[in-house]
Parts: sequence; structure tokens; C-alpha cells
Amino acid sequence: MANQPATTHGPRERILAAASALFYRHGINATGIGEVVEVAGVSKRTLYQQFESKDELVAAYLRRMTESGRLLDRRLDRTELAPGERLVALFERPGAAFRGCPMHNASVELTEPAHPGRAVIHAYKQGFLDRLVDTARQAGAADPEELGHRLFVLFEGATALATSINDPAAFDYARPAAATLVGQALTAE
Amino acid sequence: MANQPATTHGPRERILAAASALFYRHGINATGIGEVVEVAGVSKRTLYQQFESKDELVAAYLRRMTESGRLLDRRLDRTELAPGERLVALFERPGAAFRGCPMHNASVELTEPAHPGRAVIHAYKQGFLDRLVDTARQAGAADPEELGHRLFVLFEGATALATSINDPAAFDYARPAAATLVGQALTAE
DNA sequence: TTTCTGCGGTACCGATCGGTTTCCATTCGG
DNA sequence: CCGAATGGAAACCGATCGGTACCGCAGAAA
Repeated sequence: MANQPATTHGPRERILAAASALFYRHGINATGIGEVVEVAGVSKRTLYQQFESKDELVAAYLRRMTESGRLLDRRLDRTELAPGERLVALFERPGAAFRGCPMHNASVELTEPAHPGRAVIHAYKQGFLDRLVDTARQAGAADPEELGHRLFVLFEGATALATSINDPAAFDYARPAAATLVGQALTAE
Repeated sequence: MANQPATTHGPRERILAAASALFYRHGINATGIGEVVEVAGVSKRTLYQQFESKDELVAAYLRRMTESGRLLDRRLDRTELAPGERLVALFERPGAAFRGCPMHNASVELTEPAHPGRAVIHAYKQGFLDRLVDTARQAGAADPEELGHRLFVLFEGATALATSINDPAAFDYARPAAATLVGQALTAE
């Protein structure tokens, strides 16, 4: 009876998959519930018994983006590289369908401060920063906090600019800049 | 008779002022025409004889943002500073009501590639980059193109991150990073 | 005063929004 | 073979969207 184990392709997962693609590609505010149910092959009724509201669906979408690693920050986990190399490898060009960081894009669209998605965005950004600082520490940076924060800004810039000008070449300029910042942080005593 | 010189506070200017504040604060898609005319103290009729459509109003809003310097890139014009200092001064904290770069925010919201605003965004970003490269050249950078592009990414990151985490402290991390990049570009031979 | 024009107010249009409800075909346990 | 639960299709709801049409008032021109 009842709810699929959620690991299989039950209706909830189909809805989330459809919503993720549409929200990311066309924007959150520009995507109607009707579009989501059509792509998911699901009725509105089913959607609304899985999610309280569109706002909650958006929050679930952001949570899904955080958890199941389809984000670029995955590159920090490449243990075959030295920590310092990982910090630079983060800046390799993303794939073609790239349209910026879904978290940041959502924060631009969701101006309502009480939106349930905002907490997810904030938590993600904090977690990403923590991992950057941690990797900077592993790399032996003189001031891991400072280096982590600087790379944080630079990475956000590469993703944001790739959106603004619709060209992932931004990463090609960010990468050597990151190498410079990392190099300076490691040689400083 | 008829249309005010546009330099005065005619209806067109009032509409643009209202639209600018609302589009920037609450987002473009989240702002209805009804809101704009209410704040502007103008009838819908007047709005639609000044602007063909909402899309055109959005494009005019972006054009206005480009022209009448209320954007941070104004800091590149501070001739009392040396070019190298200007490149760093660009990263001083913005004011309190800051909510990111209006151009970038619009590019996140306007996913339609044919939207008339997209050309304005692209032109602005290109112009900003050109000025960065030019200033880098004045500063005597070994590779002005490269330094300009790197600072371009870093600056976009500071503005974007200040939006994502709702905290202008991002600029405080970007500023010394910019100083590092500038310093490296000047000492390299 | 008379006339014309610009403009705010407002009713209105069809479409779409987020969300609810009804109906019916399918499926599955007993 | 039956009854209950599921969920897709679709009608429906009030609100709001972008955009249009009309009314009536103001002020300048004559």
C-alpha cells in the first residue's frame, strides 16, 4: 500500500525531476504548476498531495539540488587530487546546459524573505563555504578562512557571469585567478 | 504642447522611476503593471502609450540603469585615484539597499532568449569589461586583457554572493583578492 | 466661453495563475 | 468477485496577469 519507497520512480520523484528541470531552465516564477504536472505525467491532485504548495515544491527542489550531487561543488571531493589542486579544479568549465547556480538563481527570484526556500539556499552556501575553508586548511593555507572566502566569491562570480553573458568562458578566467590566490596563500608565511 | 522634454518629471520619467525601484527590489516577473502605475501615479493608458509592452518597459529600465550612473562601476571613474587603486576601490562595500547587479538579476529572470532586455544586458557587461581592461592597461598591467577579465569575474562574484547570502561582506573578501590579482599583474614582467 | 487634448480612474477583456474538487478507470488485497 | 484505495483527466474556483476601451476632468488655445 501507499507511498513508494521514494528510491524508485514513484510520482513524487517524477514530479521533483520535472520541476527541477523546468525551474532551472526557465526560472521558478516563470514555471507554472500546470507545466510541471504535464511534464511529470502526473495530475495536479497527485502533486498537491505530495507537496503542500508551490513554495514547498520549490523548497524541495532546492533541497534536492543540495543533496543529490549534481552541483559543481562535487569537484571538491576528488580525492585523487591534492587539496590545493582541488581548489583550482573546482573552476573547470561546466557542461553546455549550464545556467548558473540554482541556489543563487532562486535567491534572485524569491524576494519574499519568508519563503521556505531561503533557508535551504543559506544552508547550502554556508556548507559550501565550510568545505572550501576546510580544503584550504588541508592544503596548508596560511589563513584558510580568508582563502576559502576569497575562492567562494570567485566561484560565485564564475557561475554568475556565465549566466549573465551566457558563456562559460568566465571559468577560464577564474581558474588562473584561483591558482594565483591559492599560490599566494600557500607561500605566505 | 504635448510630450514633456523628458528631462523634467513628465509621466515617462515617473513611470521609469517607479518601475526601476519595483523591478530591482521585488524582481521583474514578480512586479505587475498594476503595481507600477499605482506607484507612478499614472494610468495604464499613459503607460502603454509611452511603452509598447511590459517587455519594452523592462528594456527601458535596463537602459536607464546603464546610462544614468547608479551602478557600482561608477567607481572606475574616480580620477583622483591611480588606475591600480581604482581597480581595488571598485570593491568597496555598496550601500544597505543593495540587492545585486540589476543586469545580472534580469538575466536570471528573463530566460526568453528573444527578450529585448537581453541585448541591453549584454552590451552593459561588455562595456564594463572594456573599461576594466582599459583601466588595467592604464595601470600598466602585463596582460591587461587577462587582469580585466579576472577582476570582472571577481566583481560579479561579490555582487552575486552579496545577493545569495544577503550580506555585503562578500565585498570585504573580494577587495583583498582583487589587490592580490592586481599586484601580481603589475609585478609580472 | 468653447473646443480640443492629455491624462487619471476604472471597468473590462481573455488568458493564466495556484489550488480544489469531482469523476472514473485501474489495481490489488481478501 | 468484490470493495477500497490510487491516481489521471478535467472541470472549476477566485485572483491576478498584460493589455484595451471608455468616461470625465483638467488646462491651454482660440
